[in-house]
Amino acid sequence: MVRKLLKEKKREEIVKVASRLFSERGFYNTTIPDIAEAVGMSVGNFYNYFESKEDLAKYIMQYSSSILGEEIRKISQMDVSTKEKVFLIVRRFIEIAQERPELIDYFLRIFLSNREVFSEGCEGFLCVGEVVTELMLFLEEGARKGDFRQQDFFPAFVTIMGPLGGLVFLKGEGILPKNPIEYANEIGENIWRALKSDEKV
Amino acid sequence: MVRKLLKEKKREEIVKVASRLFSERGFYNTTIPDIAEAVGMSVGNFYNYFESKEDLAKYIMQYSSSILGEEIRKISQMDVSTKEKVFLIVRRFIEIAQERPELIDYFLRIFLSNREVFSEGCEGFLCVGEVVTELMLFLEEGARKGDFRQQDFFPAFVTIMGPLGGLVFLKGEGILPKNPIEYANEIGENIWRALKSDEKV
Amino acid sequence: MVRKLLKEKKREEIVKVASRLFSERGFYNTTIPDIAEAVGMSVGNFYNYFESKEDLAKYIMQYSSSILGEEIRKISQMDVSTKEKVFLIVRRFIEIAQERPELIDYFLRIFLSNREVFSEGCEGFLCVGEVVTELMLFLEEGARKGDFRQQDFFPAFVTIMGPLGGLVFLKGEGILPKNPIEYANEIGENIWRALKSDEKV
Amino acid sequence: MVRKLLKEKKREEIVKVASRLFSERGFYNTTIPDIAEAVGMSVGNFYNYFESKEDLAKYIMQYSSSILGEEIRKISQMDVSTKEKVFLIVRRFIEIAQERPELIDYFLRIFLSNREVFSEGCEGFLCVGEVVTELMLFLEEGARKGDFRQQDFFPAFVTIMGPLGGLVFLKGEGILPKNPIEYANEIGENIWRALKSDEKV
DNA sequence: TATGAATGAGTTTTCATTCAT
DNA sequence: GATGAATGAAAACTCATTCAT
Repeated sequence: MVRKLLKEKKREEIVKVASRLFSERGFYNTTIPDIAEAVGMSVGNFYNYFESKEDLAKYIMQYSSSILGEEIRKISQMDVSTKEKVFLIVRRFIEIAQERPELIDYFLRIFLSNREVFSEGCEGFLCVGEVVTELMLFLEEGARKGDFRQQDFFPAFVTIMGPLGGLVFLKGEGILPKNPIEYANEIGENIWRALKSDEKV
Repeated sequence: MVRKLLKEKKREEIVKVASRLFSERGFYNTTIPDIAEAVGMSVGNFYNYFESKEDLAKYIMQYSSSILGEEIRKISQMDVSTKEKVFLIVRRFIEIAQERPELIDYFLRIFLSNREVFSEGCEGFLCVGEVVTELMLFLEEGARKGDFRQQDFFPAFVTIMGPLGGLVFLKGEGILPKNPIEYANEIGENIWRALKSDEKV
Repeated sequence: MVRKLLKEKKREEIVKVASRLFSERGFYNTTIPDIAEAVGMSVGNFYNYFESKEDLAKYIMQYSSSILGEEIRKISQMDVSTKEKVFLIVRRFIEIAQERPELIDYFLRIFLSNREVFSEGCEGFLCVGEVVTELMLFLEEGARKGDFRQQDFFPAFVTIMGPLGGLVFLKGEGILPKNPIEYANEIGENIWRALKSDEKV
Repeated sequence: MVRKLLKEKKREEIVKVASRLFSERGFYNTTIPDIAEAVGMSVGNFYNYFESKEDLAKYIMQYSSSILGEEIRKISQMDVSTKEKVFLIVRRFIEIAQERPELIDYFLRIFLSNREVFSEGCEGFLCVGEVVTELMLFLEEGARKGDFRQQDFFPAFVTIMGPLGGLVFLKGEGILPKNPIEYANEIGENIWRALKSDEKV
């Protein structure tokens, strides 16, 4: 019992350290010894927790996705207007990118660009399922209420996630002149205008 | 003279093959022998054309960016409405992603995710300078004409490039149910609505 | 007392499982965790019963040899003709190879081919002493009685054990078209003819 | 042209060194760096000649088998009596075991005992095909001439190869009191008596 | 006795780059 | 310019053994 829990704790620790290293240096420039050292464990012991480097990468992806998905769901279920929710999602996404940059950066850097790592058992959307699911529900509800124009899921999806990902990317590049959160309102406004139905303000 | 030209031709050939391989397999999963073989030259000879693998990667990045920038500039200078231009840019971007997928995929996969490769001499925006410059000019002109709302460059930039990058990503994942070009209008509409000033239709 | 016995029981259990695994997968492809798991004990506990992997290997060798030696002795002491004994030994050897394949396979695969494992304390014939001793006695008695031609021990030894080992090897390769026991008579006949003195039939 | 030949020469060199090391130390106790160093080349370069350690092992097996098969064929085609041929094969086998011990030892130690290495593409008899084929032809011809008793191939095969393998094994164990060749006649006699038809002397 | 997490040296294999030809 | 064999550092992963509990 206790052992199981301890093992789970250790896994989380590895995940935290590794997602940071991966998003800082890239997947292929982070070695298992790097991770082990940063966690303070031996290389061999690492393999008691994850079967392989790929296994770890997939686990992190799903872990990140479930956290992000959870955040979106929380907002989605609030008792506020759809417009308000759009702004909240944008703001929350940017906050997380600052509080736990590895979560989002990992997605951008590792998942987006090292797809070969995720083949088999965690391809494409499977890996980020929770984020997608929650956004889909949010978009559908907004459309049902008449707040969003009727449109295909995919254009709407990229209209939300694209600008957010882009902003985080620019943040990572270190070229944003202001604190990212200061762009939250403008981006929220853009996304809302992009999706809202014509009657809405 | 002639030699210079021949050398340039060979470089282009390498660039074409390499950008395809890089975007198919990822930067770290494409070896110099792979590239040399695909081009039909020897490994040693490759190094007569590019100093290193990184050197090649940077060159490709700038090459792609100059082509994309050129396409944006062409549209930007057309004698059509700003709204029309937004739709044209979206459409052209998606077309290029289909005609020469390596150009866009390379950007998404290699640049976005393997930033460590591009440090020194080609950091961040430097590498994609032309696309950024052209979009900046386009946005400024649109705002000056009163077609776009006044806003910071960066939110506007990600509002255009984010959805486009996102769509290409989804295309790469093979999960789009329709041909990407069929989403062009919806995405163009979203972007236009996101950016246009209130008087515009 | 009781403790000693329990310990011996557990050792036998380990020996049984390990000899099977070793002969199935080879010495170097069988890990201590593999053995421990198959026995249903922990890795650490394994080391309460055997000092090392090599220690275990040597123990198994001697264990197998003592069982085989015992079988030969039984036959050797029967009240039947020398010719009959040759046929019985052949038959018994093949039977054991079928009933307890690990015993013989272990000898063929592990001892024959991983001699380096057995250096120090169990070299060569020391390890298989009992089989050798019993065969030596059997051959001497046969010669004394005038049933076998007079000859050096070693040629005679390999003339008996060689074909038997060869047959088991072929069985392990899965290429024998018939059940091994069906070759017993032919092989017995060959061995008997090879060794018998000229007066015998 | 020349390059191809040089490459083949180097492969042979590797094969010679590696088969010696393998048969001295065992397959799993010989590392690629060991082999590379003994050949006088770098580790990386080794992989320009063989795809993997297994690949090398299989190659050596077939190489050895073709040499042994060739020797058997030479004797098989001589214009001497079948009895004489049996004695010549025994003698030649023992000679080779002394002149080029790695050839035979390799078979005994590596092939016999590390079968897992040879799975896929070189299983069992496939790998030693030439020896088997030549012996089969020899046995058939002898039976046709009426020199050998009629019997199944497999018992006859192990009756020849078993004692020979056994002798080499004992030689490797360092326990033979005499030079192996001195046992040639006795073993030849045993094998001949084992197989010959009753009319023969 | 029993457990299994922890260790770390050791293994195979890869690959950017060089350089003699 | 062109070739491809050669280099060697570095990577992922393994596993016998130990030891705190």
